[in-house]
Amino acid sequence: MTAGSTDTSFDGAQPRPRGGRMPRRERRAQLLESALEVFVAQGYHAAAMDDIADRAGVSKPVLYQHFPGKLDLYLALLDTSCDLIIDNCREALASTTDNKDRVTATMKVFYSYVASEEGAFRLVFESDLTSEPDVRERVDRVTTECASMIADVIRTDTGLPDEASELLAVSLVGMAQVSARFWLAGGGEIKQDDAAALIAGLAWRGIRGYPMTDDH
Amino acid sequence: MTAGSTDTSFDGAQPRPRGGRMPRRERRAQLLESALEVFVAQGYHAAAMDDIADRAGVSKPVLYQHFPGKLDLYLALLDTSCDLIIDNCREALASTTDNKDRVTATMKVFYSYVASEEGAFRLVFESDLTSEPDVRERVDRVTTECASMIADVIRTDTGLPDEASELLAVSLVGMAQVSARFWLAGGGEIKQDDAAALIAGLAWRGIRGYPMTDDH
DNA sequence: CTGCACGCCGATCTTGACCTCCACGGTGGA
DNA sequence: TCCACCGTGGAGGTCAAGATCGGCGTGCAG
Repeated sequence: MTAGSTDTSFDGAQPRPRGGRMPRRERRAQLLESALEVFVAQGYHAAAMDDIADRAGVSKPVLYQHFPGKLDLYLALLDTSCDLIIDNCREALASTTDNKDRVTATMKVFYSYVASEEGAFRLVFESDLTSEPDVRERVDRVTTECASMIADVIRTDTGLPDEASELLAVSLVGMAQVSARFWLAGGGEIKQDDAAALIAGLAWRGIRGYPMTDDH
Repeated sequence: MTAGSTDTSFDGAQPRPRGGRMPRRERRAQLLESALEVFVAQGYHAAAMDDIADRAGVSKPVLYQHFPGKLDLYLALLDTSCDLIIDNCREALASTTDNKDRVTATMKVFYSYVASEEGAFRLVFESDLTSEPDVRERVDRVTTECASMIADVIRTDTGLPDEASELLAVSLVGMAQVSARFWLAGGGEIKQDDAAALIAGLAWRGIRGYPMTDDH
């Protein structure tokens, strides 16, 4: 039992060369990148600060010279990821005025986000720190904000009550989230754009038939 | 700072009277019930074995005389909850041959499950132990199994390829999961049956338009 | 050449949670 | 009424992981 990190039978990522020193700003960026990789691969609890430090090729004190604690580090990454998907969703909704295209564009955005190399979406959709209120608030905010923006469109174009519009919008977001995650886990039997288009079709067929649809 | 249990500013559940002894089978059931309450309220990591024992009105050794460890206890509860929703889903799908009714019945089942007093759905949909493979496997299995049963219906009635059917089915499951959770968090502004019916309508409108629908 | 500042590392402390050992009290039989 | 028995309870061990302190090497100003 030497200094070997937790033998999780994973350890697919060997540490960096542990070479020389580095400007402070650059080191911080590298630490963030390493932390993201470790958190994504192992989750919050299973990820040890030692793992992150090793992954970055530095020792633990250096990590604590850049971030006050584990939670702060996690929240920094989580905020980045949450802001990214919310902004992308907003842009997709604003990219057109045709609702069918809106659905398609938004669905594509979700699939792109989930398929992005870094896997940052796991921090949001598969977080294992939901008992922490700070985390819970941010995770919920992703679904809530996205749904709220979608609900505005639904309410405007259908005249449905607020609560119903919100619930429908949350359903569409849930459809995107869950299907995209399982599409990714499935191993790419369907091309990303085809999958997004398929689910966008499902969503659009579902939502278009509601009262006062004057889209054409 | 005496022996007070973790001051989580929660502690909404006072322990049981700590009274006399009890038949073994009954004690076990009570321990499971107490453990479920604590896990649901605090999550796996934040829940301490002391909390569960206190909640049941017994001391820690008794808890260990009934369950080998914390993880086993959690998995027992998780299995019960997973089996329940999968079985309910299967029954709902088999309850009729009309696909529109199938969608409605299945959606109602999801909402009933989420709305059930015990809150056991949190073990499945909001678990904070997804880094554990045993847990991950069970949680994923809920979505996968439900989706698989739904996909059979879709494939049979539409002639879509397997992968597309699975993805569509997963989308419907995700819609149900996420919308039901946020409906519950919303605080009952919409009645349960109305919410389920609304989302069932969305799902049915979405899915009914696919090729080779010979339902009438 | 020498002193200094800076970033880095090995080794350590502490906390907290899971998991067992010595005393107590109620129960059935002689 | 006395005694053996068994389940209960509080106090403690162990260990992993987050968080930290004295020393080292390098490069530069004087």
